[in-house]
Amino acid sequence: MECEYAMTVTELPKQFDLPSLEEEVLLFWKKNKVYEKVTEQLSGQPVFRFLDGPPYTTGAIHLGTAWNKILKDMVLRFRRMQGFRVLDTPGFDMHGLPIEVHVEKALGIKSKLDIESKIGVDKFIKQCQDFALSNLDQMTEQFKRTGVWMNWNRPYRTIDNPYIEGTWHLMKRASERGLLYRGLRSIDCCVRCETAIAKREHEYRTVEDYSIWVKFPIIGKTNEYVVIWTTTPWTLPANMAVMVNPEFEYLRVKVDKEVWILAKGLANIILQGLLNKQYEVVEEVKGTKLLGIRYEHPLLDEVPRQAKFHDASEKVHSVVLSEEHVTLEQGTGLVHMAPGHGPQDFEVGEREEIPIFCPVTLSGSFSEEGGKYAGMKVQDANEVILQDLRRKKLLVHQDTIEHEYAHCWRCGSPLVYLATDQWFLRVSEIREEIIKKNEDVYWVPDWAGHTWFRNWVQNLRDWCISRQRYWGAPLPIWKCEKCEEIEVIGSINELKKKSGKIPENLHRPWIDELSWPCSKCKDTMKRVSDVLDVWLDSGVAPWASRWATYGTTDFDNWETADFVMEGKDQISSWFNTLFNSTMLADNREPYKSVYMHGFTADEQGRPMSKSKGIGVFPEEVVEKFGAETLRMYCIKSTGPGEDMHFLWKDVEDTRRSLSILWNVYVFATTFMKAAGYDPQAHKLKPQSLQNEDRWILSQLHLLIKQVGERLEKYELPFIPRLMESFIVKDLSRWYIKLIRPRTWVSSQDETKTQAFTTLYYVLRTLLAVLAPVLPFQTEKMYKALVRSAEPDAPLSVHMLPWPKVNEKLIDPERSQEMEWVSDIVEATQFIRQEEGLKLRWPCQRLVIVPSKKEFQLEHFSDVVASQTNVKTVEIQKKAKGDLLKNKELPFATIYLDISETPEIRAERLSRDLIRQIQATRKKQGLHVTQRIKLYVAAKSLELRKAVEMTRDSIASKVGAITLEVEEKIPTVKGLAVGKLTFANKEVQFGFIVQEK
RNA sequence: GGGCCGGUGGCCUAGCUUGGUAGGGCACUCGGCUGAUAACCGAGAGGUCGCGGGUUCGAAGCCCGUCCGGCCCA
Repeated sequence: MECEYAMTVTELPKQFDLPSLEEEVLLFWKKNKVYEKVTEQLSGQPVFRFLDGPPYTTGAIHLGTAWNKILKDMVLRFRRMQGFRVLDTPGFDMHGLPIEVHVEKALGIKSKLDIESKIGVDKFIKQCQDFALSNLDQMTEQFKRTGVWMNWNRPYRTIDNPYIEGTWHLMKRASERGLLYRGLRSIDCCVRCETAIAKREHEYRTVEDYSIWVKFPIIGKTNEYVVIWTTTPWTLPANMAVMVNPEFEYLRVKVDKEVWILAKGLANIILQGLLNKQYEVVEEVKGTKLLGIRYEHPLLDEVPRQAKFHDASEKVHSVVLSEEHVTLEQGTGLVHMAPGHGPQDFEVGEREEIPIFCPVTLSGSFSEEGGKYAGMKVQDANEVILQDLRRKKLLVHQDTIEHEYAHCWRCGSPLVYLATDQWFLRVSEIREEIIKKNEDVYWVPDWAGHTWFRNWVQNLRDWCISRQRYWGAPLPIWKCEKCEEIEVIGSINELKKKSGKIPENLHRPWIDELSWPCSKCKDTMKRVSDVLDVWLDSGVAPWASRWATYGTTDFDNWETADFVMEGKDQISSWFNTLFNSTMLADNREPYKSVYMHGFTADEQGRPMSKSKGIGVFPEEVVEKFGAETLRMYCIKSTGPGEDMHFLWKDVEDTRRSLSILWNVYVFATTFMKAAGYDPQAHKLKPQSLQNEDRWILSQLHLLIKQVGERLEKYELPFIPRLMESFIVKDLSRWYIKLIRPRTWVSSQDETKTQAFTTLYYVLRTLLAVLAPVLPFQTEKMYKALVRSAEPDAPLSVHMLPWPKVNEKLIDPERSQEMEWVSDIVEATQFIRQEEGLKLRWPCQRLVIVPSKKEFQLEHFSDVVASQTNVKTVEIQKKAKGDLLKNKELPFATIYLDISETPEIRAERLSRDLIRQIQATRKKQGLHVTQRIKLYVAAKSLELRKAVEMTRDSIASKVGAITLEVEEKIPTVKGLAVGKLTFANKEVQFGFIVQEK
């Protein structure tokens, strides 16, 4: 049956259970396709280009990931409300070693050899893909649960063919511009994973290692040696020189029958402390004097290749100078240098034109060039080498040392440094251009971009983009097996033209099968078997993601992102690889605005770490406090660029303030419904409203204004702080307190409807303001408050436009006056407390003596009266009268008249009595609308008289239809009784419910 | 070794750009309120603004140095 009554609001339930409320709202969104409708509503609108930094699909999301997406979601929701068609394609980073390692573990295999021979690359890739995809699903569900609205149906995935094509696009562009090259580089390698490991993937562990001192015989001298120290015996076969610091003093010392050369600052420690040997200083020389001394390689017989090097260059097996890499912290002051096995050695080697010799393969075994050690794993060779040195009497001393050493972050194997063939992007060439373009990028916080990122770019080196693995975008480079001719492929079409066919899946091993005749020598072009660095995957997102967003692989037409947001680790990663990629490809910057947030730290302030098991799971917070609390907490708790210090206590506090918000809406819906208030029947006319109503409107529009300003500047954490202050301070603590008497069911106040109309307007508008931060609660409240009363209102709160600021309603003078009022009320309460006068007890008058010219009380003197509970408020130049207690304020001094007349005394009693009766009513479970028959009794005649004086007021306030005042409470069946003490005398009361 | 950030009462933090009585929240003590109510409000106490210099009439803020913590790089 159609309801013909006026429309009104629906009462919200009193209990505040966020998790179940959220489930309900999620269901509502799903059933009604709300996200889809909102998106549809915005088609044809101006675009807001957001680019999502893809999280890695290695498992469940952690708190930092949730924080990141929540912040993003808030911005996107704002932009949608502002009328932008938001590009909200989420991304997932799905290639890379961590997934390979996981699959290897699952398959119970340990090396690349196992992948190729036992499992088969095709099966291995399939497993990687399945694993990544199932993680993607899980993460998507988690993001959805936190209320993040993105286009989850069409995320960009780095493993899709068109996306891989996007990486090729960059390679082609870079190669065309001469920014791609092949080079020999000393790379940190995991010999277990058989691949280069980036610096950021290093995990330092304290390990026990060799600590050996070795002497190299100096050529042309008898029994004279340079003494070096190392922790890696296996690098000695590749020794090419010895470094000394030109600034240090060195000693030639006589030990036994030999002469040793070592640093002055370390000689005694080594000779006496370590070896317990007598020695005699023969000569003291500066480091520079040692330059050019040639020595015989200690393993010359074992590694024949070294003889050729020795003969080829004077520099080989000689002392060279290095200020930066030789210290006196440990060792001998003479540093063993193997350019094939160390980045610093490599650097000096290149500078000194010493050949880079690396007799070790990626699998960690010595190659044929390793001579005697060929075929041995480096770890196994250590002992053999030590034995050889001992036999040749070149080992001075052997010990062990505990030190930090880099390990593979996933499998934990110690890393080795090897000079290997790799592919590079010549980023160093575009460095200055990046710095220049970055100046126009808007960063929050500013220092993230214009100090930190700038400094980072300043030191940019060429980007090594090749990896000797399987699960990655294949390097689109084909090489002639014979003449080494190179071809870089930039698209699937190009590849098709060359090879005549395209595999269904562009990954290895299928892509490896494509070949064609070399254009130069007609031999076979085969793909370089490497895959690309995963950071290149995400770096090409500006265009590669277009396939997910627009279904196009037109990679030339990408647009600069309006906004990106990631954590501070991305300064050296995504923020950087994006910039590198777009500059390499098109010489353009990738983004206009960036927001950078920090890391998450636990209760103790330790950085959360999955591998160390330190951390809080977002789902745990969601279960206990709701996603809404998590959102609010995440956004407001931490300033831009700073680390979040997660504290459960603070999460709890956040929930508390959300429950205040909830209570406001419960209050409003309860009383509007009770009054049958129909918002559609009452238009808001600000001019005719009460002063307090106009004040809250002013505060509301100030809020809208400030939130809008903060948003435009991406000063995100300040936004919920503004909201909270409005909700708790202005709305709940003040405005609702003020209007409460006007809204009572029994209130006949003619301004009651005005109060509701104002409140309704404020709450309705506030819902839109809060929606981006609190999408769940606001949806539920919108349904109860707005949708029930306005059937034509949009289906969802998220379909509302962002509220327009009405500057006319913002009234700074009124705001200022209200602040004075609130100070006066506080000060009065202070006096009352001092004098033992409950606020419930009325006082005769309050005198305000202004001390500041600007002070005025034009609008709110009745507010002062009601909130201080005084009969009159007077503003005077000087306070006159007895029994005045004062307190000084910065703008005025206030005086409270604390005298007690019989009338006031009677009122005070009545107030106490009413309060007790109400409490008893409540305890009895009476509803507001139930009426009672009331009996009040006191032995004191004076008190009975006092009750009589205020009987009407008492009766109406407690809903009594009869009130009898006696000496004793009569005996009545079912009487609920209570009592109180007033002025040391007892007053009793009792009541029974009046049945209808 | 270099770069960046942070260091404010017992705890979490605002303020720092553009110097002038250090603000809020939690906890604590006392009090109040009670038709939003297993909620709420007020008052009180509590601060060498990491430390040391400098600039200034005046420094949490600006400059220099230093210590501690975090991150990144080498």
